[in-house]
Amino acid sequence: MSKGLPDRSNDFSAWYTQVVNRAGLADHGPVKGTMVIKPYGFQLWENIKETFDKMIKETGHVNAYFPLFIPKSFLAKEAEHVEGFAKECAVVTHTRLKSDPDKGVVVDPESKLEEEIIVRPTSETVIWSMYKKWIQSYRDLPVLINQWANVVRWEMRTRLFLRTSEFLWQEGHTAHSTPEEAEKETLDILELYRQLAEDHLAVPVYTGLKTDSEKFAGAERTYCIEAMMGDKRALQAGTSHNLGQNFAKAFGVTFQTKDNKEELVWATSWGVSTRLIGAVILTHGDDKGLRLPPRIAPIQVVIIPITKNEDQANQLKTYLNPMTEELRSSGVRIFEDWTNNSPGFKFNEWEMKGVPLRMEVGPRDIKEEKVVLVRRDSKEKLFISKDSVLENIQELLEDIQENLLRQARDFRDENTHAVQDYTEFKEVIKQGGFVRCGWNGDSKVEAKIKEETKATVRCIPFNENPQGLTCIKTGEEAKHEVIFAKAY
RNA sequence: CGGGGUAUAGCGUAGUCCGGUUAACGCGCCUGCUUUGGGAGCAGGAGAUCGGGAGUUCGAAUCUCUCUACCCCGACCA
Repeated sequence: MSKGLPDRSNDFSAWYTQVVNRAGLADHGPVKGTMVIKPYGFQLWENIKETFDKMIKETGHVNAYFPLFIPKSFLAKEAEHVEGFAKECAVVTHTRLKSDPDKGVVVDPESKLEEEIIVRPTSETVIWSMYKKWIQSYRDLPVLINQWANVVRWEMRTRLFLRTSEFLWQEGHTAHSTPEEAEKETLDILELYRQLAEDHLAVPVYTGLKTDSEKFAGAERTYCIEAMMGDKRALQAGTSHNLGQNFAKAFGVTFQTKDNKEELVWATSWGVSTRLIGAVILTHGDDKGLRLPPRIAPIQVVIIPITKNEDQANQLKTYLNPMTEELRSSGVRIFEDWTNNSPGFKFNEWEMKGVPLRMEVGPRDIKEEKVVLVRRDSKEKLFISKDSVLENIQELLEDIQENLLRQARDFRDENTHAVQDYTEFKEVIKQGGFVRCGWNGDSKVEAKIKEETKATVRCIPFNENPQGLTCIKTGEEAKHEVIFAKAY
């Protein structure tokens, strides 16, 4: 194994793969496209999960759990939905194996199921089949349910965290009595996603509406958060869908209004997945590996003791103890690395793992009653008096969190361009980056641009201003100002 | 599904063309001693039926057939 990482600017993809591997985040599972999330990666997911779980509970949502298996017939009930997911479903056809003298085990043909079972690619259908039973009156609304679950989408080409055949996510499924309330819910959730991305993952996002060709299969409108990765490509980091009455219609979910009329229920669904971890890696990583935002980092401060012998080690422990006690009780996530590796090895190792702050303590520091703090984001080295360690660490963690967001935002803004014509458009897309420009609203034009440049409309941003803009491709008056980019 | 490729120790590879002792090397791993402020050193050690099956041969990692798995490129995608 070579010591350095592949050059980020040269081979971003190889760099990503190695960071995931060497930071100990995840590994490939035995079945193609599956992912084993290793403890360090899973702690990252748990921190993201806890953060968002708290946010949705504070806004009145509750968690529940629906089954992994869905009757095949359910998927056919919503025409667009089946169209969107049919090509990537894992299907259960049998329920038994039997031993075979030649092949070890074979599927027992006698156990063939009457109706095949689908492994959920998303849970709208099961959930709405249940909502039909649960919703009768306007008094039963709204239903604000979320679930943390795994889903399976049989993708052709996979990459750890960004696209795996099974992934973890949360999916919210809400039911409302009015279209206005459903729309508000869709947008409120999108705002929570923005906060999660920007305030916790330090990943700046554009918020906006998806075009028809990019929206969720079965939705009326899909809103999204879109981020720029370190190679200037776009990553869809979360989506929130206004499903209108489509699923209520498909599953016959109606309710009685106050004035005794029967109406179809209005629905939303929304999700973010383990892909967010991919977003963090691709946004903040550098040539030394991962850089984790302190708020979600499994370890916020790693302590590297430097000792020559056992006596010194004991002395060091005594010196460190009051500090680590104080840090722990203040909720700072610390880890002391007492392994026998050399300091240099440890520095590199923990930089790879993206720990925001490193604290070095050795004989020199004991003498001077100090510790050495080194920032992962800027490599800056600080000599801190032992009495003000907690205070300094808390401030530094805050500062690192902000700095990562600022750096990512600057990078995104520098690489978001306005262009004069289609030639320039193609040039920017080729170089990498976002293009903010006019579009006539025609999905055929969008498809043509995709064919010619591989760029797609990432979103119609909320703050669009199409006044005076012309369509980048046709020169007609622009219907929308949109963001184009090549996406993951 | 189309087109190309790979399979040798935990990982990365050499050896395969042109068959010939005990299958080699680096990293990692284990034991011991010495080390420790930017990827430590020395000594000893464990670990491989060369992807599976069949064939050719006195002899196969190496040649032939076959099966399987994985990787890369395209169409699909949170």
